[in-house]
Amino acid sequence: MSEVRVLIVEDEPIIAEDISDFLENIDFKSAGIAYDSETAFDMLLNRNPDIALLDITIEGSRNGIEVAQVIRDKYKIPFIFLTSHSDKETLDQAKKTLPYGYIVKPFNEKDLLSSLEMALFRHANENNNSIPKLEQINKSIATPLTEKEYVCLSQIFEGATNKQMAEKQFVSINTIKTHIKNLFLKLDVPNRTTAVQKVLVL
Amino acid sequence: MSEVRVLIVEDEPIIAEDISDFLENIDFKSAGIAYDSETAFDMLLNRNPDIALLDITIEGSRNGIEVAQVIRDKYKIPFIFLTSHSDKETLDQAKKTLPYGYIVKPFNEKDLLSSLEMALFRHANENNNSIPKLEQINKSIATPLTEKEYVCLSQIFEGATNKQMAEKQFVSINTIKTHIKNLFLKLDVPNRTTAVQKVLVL
DNA sequence: CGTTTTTTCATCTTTTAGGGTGAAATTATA
DNA sequence: TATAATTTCACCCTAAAAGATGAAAAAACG
Repeated sequence: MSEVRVLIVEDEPIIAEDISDFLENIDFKSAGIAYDSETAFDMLLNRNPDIALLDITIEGSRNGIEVAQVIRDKYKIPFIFLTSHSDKETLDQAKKTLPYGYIVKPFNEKDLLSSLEMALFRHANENNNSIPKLEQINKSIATPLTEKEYVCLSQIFEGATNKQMAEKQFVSINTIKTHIKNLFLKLDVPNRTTAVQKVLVL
Repeated sequence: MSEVRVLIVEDEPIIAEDISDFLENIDFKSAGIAYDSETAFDMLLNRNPDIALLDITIEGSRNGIEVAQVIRDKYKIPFIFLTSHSDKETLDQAKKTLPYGYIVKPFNEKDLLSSLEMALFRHANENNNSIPKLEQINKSIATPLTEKEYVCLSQIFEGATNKQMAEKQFVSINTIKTHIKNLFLKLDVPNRTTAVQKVLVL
């Protein structure tokens, strides 16, 4: 059974530990606790979390919001804000990051659980017909895909022909064919249909 | 075909036995009958059921709902409620556990079978990406697929070439091409890659 | 700055896919 | 038993995919 990896970004150790302990009891798994945004960025890069819990105000600044923006733009995982008594301006900025949920402190375990579930549900629904993330694919294969190979795979995913891919990427069809050839080698599949199948059941 | 293990949580022995007997006749397998929630938890832990049938009211209490919550949160297998004439409040609570289905007593074998199939199908779809049943596909398209067309689609799903399909089905490649041509028309797709994509996000 | 990886492209060949048309054999069913 | 639907097959053709080989730019990296 695949456990959900939760990244906790929270500068109050007591709260962070509490959450971490609770998560271990239900079948979530802590992907790490970050007490500042630098650590958060590092953990996002290296620990492959599935969802993040973000305190809006880390160490007095609004770093939680910065982390949220990076998550939304780059890591594309759902995130939930842990809010205490923030001012209106901070909350407005937080809203603009389109979070998957808010939990107001002090919160109970039931709130936390249902927020996590709802966020994961929403995220799963939004991404149900899309290709997994490059990092996710690369975790499952021997030789990692390059950026261009991943782009080709994504377009194969949408049923594009080599010609269409060449046009969209502004390169020759020969280039596309090379990428696809290497892609098939790395995925160890004979054709695009099985490539789609393989990546979908990753 | 791998047999599906069904856990029955039902405090009326007559009904429980009836269900158990019926399941043995179709290709399901009883993973045990629990007459109370304690036994249910024990069986969930030790008998690895694939799906559960839950009477909402076990021994006058609402233990069926508690069992459902644990299944959803911990065991993540699909479950179906067996309801009799429960009050609104109980039903509301049951709904909150997001069950995969309800069967209202008295129910016939056909209802039970179709509920089980539907629940297993939904769960399979949520967790991996195998090809849906023919009936499920036909509910979503204008002109229903024929048996042979569905067989071809299934093999396309596994990445087979027309040649391989012809060999497996002991027919000429021309026949396969005809089936696929009609398949594409009915699914309204231009090629096999998009066919896979379309059926997957049905 | 040199080395490695990635990205780019070409040319050639074989296989597979897909579209069009027609039609016979089989099966279901009214 | 007519009638309809399904399954079977044979041609035709063009487009697309895939495999093999080689190699030059471009970017990343130490």
